[in-house]
Amino acid sequence: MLRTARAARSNRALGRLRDINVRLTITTWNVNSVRLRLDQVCRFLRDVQPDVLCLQETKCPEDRFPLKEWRSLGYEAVVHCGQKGYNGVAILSRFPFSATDGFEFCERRDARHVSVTLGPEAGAASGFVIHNFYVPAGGDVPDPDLNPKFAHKLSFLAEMRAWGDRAAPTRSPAILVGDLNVAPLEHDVWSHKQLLDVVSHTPVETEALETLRQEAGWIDGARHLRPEPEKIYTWWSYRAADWQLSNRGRRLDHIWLSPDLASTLRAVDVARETRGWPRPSDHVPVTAVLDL
DNA sequence: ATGGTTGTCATACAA
Repeated sequence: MLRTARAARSNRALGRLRDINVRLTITTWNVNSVRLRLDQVCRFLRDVQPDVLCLQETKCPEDRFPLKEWRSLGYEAVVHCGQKGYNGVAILSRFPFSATDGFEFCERRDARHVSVTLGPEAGAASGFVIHNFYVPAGGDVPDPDLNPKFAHKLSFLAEMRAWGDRAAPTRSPAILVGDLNVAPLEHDVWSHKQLLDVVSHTPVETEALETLRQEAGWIDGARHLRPEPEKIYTWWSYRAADWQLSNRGRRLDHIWLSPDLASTLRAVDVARETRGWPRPSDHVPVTAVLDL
């Protein structure tokens, strides 16, 4: 495995010298407990071998994060911002990081953001930034006056907007991924009409997310290649008797690109099959392929 | 209209 990673790096270095394309694949996945889902994550890494894997909801303290398993699969650069029982974001990479950073939102210590800067091995001359977000789910009642969790979600989105003005694709190339817990477009949910009053698809959330994305200049990777009215879902509730049959999904997991990366995007794949694996996460991996 | 499931931690709460 180690040899494979080293060979891949050397091929990419050669690619840069010869001025031919360098392929970068990046995956985002809300795993809903990394320890409970360790087998599934390793299976995915062996099958797909993304260069970078961004995880959300690790629900795992720092000292119990399974570093050895990632290393044995070729992911030697790892950052984990963990929290006991809740939240938690991590980035695993075949390429070294040249920097890591994490922001605090809403004056809480919640582990909901982590970022890294990849070096030139990853294909960009000066390296580029990857932001990994876990936006609060927001509870059940879509009213900030009645539901503090929904108020927290709206505050978090407002802070993301302010943060984006300063930090985002202005320092391009950059990628923002994560479980943003909002399905912004009509065809990001199984029924636009029936979900207008359901947290994740209410107008106040979808407008907030679209506004902050557009203001900061991010490209919605999945919709760049697969525009509406194609339905795209990345999450299916555990509560459905048969998730596949009812297919009441939502697109909550996103990959955003700085504008200079839009023309390099070759594919965005939703690994729906993992939802059918034993003991699945309710979210599935979303992978972007870029030819840099 | 209602309840449906999963995970963590300890039997309530977040998603």
